[in-house]
Amino acid sequence: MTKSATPKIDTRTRMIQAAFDLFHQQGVNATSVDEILAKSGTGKSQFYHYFKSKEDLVHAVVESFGEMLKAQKLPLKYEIDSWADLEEWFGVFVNHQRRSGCSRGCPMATIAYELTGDDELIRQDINMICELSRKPLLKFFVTEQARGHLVDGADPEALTDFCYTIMQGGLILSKIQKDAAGFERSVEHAITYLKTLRKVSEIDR
Amino acid sequence: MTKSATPKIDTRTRMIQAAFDLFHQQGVNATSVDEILAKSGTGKSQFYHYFKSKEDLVHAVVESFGEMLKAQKLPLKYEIDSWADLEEWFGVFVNHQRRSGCSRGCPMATIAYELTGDDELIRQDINMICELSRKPLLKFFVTEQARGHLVDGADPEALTDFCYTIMQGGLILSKIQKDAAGFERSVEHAITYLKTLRKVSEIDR
DNA sequence: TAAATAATGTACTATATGGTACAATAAAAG
DNA sequence: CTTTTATTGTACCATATAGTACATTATTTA
Repeated sequence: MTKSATPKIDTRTRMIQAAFDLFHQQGVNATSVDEILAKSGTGKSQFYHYFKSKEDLVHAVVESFGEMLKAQKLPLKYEIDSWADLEEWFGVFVNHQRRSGCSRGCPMATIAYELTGDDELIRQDINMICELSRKPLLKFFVTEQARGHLVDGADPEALTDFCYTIMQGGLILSKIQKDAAGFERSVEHAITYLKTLRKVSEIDR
Repeated sequence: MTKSATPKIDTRTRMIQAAFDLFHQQGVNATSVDEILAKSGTGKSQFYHYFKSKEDLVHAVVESFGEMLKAQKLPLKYEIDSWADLEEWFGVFVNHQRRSGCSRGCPMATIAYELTGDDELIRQDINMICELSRKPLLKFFVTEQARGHLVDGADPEALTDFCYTIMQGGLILSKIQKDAAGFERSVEHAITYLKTLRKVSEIDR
């Protein structure tokens, strides 16, 4: 009976996925619910069955992104156990921009830039996502510090901020420039700097 | 006719200013032309007298921002002649975020995130603005290099990218976090790093 | 099986929005 | 002074869009 070959994705999820893509591509306000319905192959009654409004859907999209992050379903570097891993964490973003023609930025930043000014709830949601994304970085720097691999006075939080800032800035820069070269150069400098924060005894690790 | 004597700002400019503010605050697509008219105290016939469409207005807003930059009418650091000036260049952004409650990000990035994916013309406009903004940075690093004040192999372009990336990333980060602390910490790291790129003989300058 | 609940299809509505038509007035040019 | 040209006011239109109403068909549950 059930076509296990085609596990039917439930309607709600399909709508969220379609919305996510469209939001990421053209923004929230430029995306109509009809467009989302067309892309997800669903109808209006289903939409308002699962979501009480478009705003509610935006919330669901952000929440869903958080779940994806937690479940490590997104093509990101989740485990940073070495400085090489840290480089790879950056590299994933740079390569993604390159492969995708730099036409998009961070999906959450897209929503943040559009809605965060007026909608404090969405801002908090996205801030949560932001913290989730920072977790692997923070964990790495905390661990390195605990192992005595960082120079004295290094603050894991601040280092995490630094990495995240470079990543976010690089995404928007490469989108504006339609070229990931500047992003990559920034990352190279960031990495160079971060490596200077290792304890001397760790440099050859 | 000379405008400098006339205190009355002309209609077109008022519309552009109102649009700029609203776009910056709530985005382009969330701003209706009626809203712009209300804020600028103008009428619809005037709008379509000066602009052929809303899209045309967006273009004018970006262009106007470029003119403001060139005329140094915006509260930014335009002349970077020392490392202290470079710190101030960052500081202006951090302080602005702090004072404004971090409710907004970069006005051009706001437009970029909304429209750049679909509208290549706007992307190019904003990319121009981006280059204008980078000019003081680039000039500084080029000059420093020419004076032999930078370590060998330092690339002014790459350093400019690095600074600009931190600035853009910091703006979005502080907007999402509604707090400029992370932005500031990132900037501190960036400055620390940049100073390591001075020739040893210049460090006490 | 029967009742209740979830899910979906079709048609519709109210309104906001970008844009127009066109006349009227102010200003410049000749 | 007269004729253009630039500017502004009022009224309007077509359409896109978020959201409803309501009937119908699955799917559970009792």
